[in-house]
Amino acid sequence: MNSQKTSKSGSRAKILNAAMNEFAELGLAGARVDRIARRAGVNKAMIYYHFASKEDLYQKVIEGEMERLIALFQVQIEEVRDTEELLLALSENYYNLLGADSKFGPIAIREMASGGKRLKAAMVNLVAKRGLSGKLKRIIDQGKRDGRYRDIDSRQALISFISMNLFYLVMAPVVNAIWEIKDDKKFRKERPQAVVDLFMRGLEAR
Amino acid sequence: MNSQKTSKSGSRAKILNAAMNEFAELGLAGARVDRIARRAGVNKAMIYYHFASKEDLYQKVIEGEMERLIALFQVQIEEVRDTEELLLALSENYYNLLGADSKFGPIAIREMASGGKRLKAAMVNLVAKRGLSGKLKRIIDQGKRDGRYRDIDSRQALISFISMNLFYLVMAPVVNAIWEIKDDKKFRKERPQAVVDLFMRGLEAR
DNA sequence: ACGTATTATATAACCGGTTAGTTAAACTAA
DNA sequence: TTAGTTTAACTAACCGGTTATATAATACGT
Repeated sequence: MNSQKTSKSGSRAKILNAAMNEFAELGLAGARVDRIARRAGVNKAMIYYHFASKEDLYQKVIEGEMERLIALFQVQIEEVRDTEELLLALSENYYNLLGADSKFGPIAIREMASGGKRLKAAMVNLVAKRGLSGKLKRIIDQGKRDGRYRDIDSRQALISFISMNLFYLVMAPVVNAIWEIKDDKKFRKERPQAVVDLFMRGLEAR
Repeated sequence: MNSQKTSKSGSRAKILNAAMNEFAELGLAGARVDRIARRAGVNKAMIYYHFASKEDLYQKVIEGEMERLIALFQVQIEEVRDTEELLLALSENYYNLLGADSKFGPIAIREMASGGKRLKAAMVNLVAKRGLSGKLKRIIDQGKRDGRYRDIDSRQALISFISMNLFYLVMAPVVNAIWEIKDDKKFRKERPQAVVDLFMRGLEAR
């Protein structure tokens, strides 16, 4: 399916990279094609040589990054191990892959604000069909059957877990200001453990 | 401070309302002043009569809605009652005020993606200085001292609580697709209880 | 009450910079 | 040659903001 990923001088890759930065900073509507060209060190016409339109370029950026991230999570999730350890590894992955200087974070967030159609399409293909989402759910359901976990809706629980991980990444600036979190580096580093801790305790039967 | 909120024919209010819809759907960069005017049923120059610029209009929309929402939450949070009951009421408020057809949700999300400077400024004034954020933290800290709650970082816990409530509102379309949630109305209605349940259990000492 | 000045509200037409997208010609390596 | 790349110059539409002008409401001196 994906054919021409490399042009002779790598201009396509340079464009994709510059575009990701531009879209991350300014969104689809705020991004300027001329500026993407300048950032890529490429003539603007090159963008229309490699991509059909600004919108097309935008979609290609999303697809590419999504594929990359999901592949990374898949590696994590497929290693069999203790549940708590797995959750902690996933939680830390969220922060490593989407925190701070991630370019994809802002893009994904804006997509959500616009209804999330593009992300949804990519997600359903990449996540659901690879069984990524199911695997976590099965772990929780198994724990329920074993009597280790309470009888809760495992989808609600899973969404709570993902929420706790991702939301702070998004809200960090506001949250830090409100609760006067000065050393957010430390706070961020402690967060995966805090999340897994609260989650596991909330899940477990007494 | 707030003077001229009503023009005789209400054109200012009509503009603010139309602008909120436009900004919610398309963001600041994607919004078109001409279209806001058309949606408000008003001549474009009227927008520049009431507001200094598109950017100024955007800020006024945010400030107005923020004030409204925070006032509503303050009423909730100041009623003294059982902690679990309070959390449940807050959780339900999130869904009522920011779910589904809320226009402010998408605006706030996009703000976050752009660094959150505008929201941060408004938040710090409206939330922190009214002591809203502190009140919840104090409740948890008190519980810790009483030995009812575990010795956890109350800020981490609070952020987790807010995360669980707000994130699904944002991610609903994608999440529903991945976990094949067909009746998201029901799922959404059950969410506050699921969130409070997981949170309280995760908090409590054994 | 009355005429008039002042202010608030409203509109149509316009302006100039910006922006996505195009074109035609040129370069380059096999 | 020739197919894939690259460029400068171009264009048509768009868009935030302005201007000139008109009308309705209010204030005010008499």
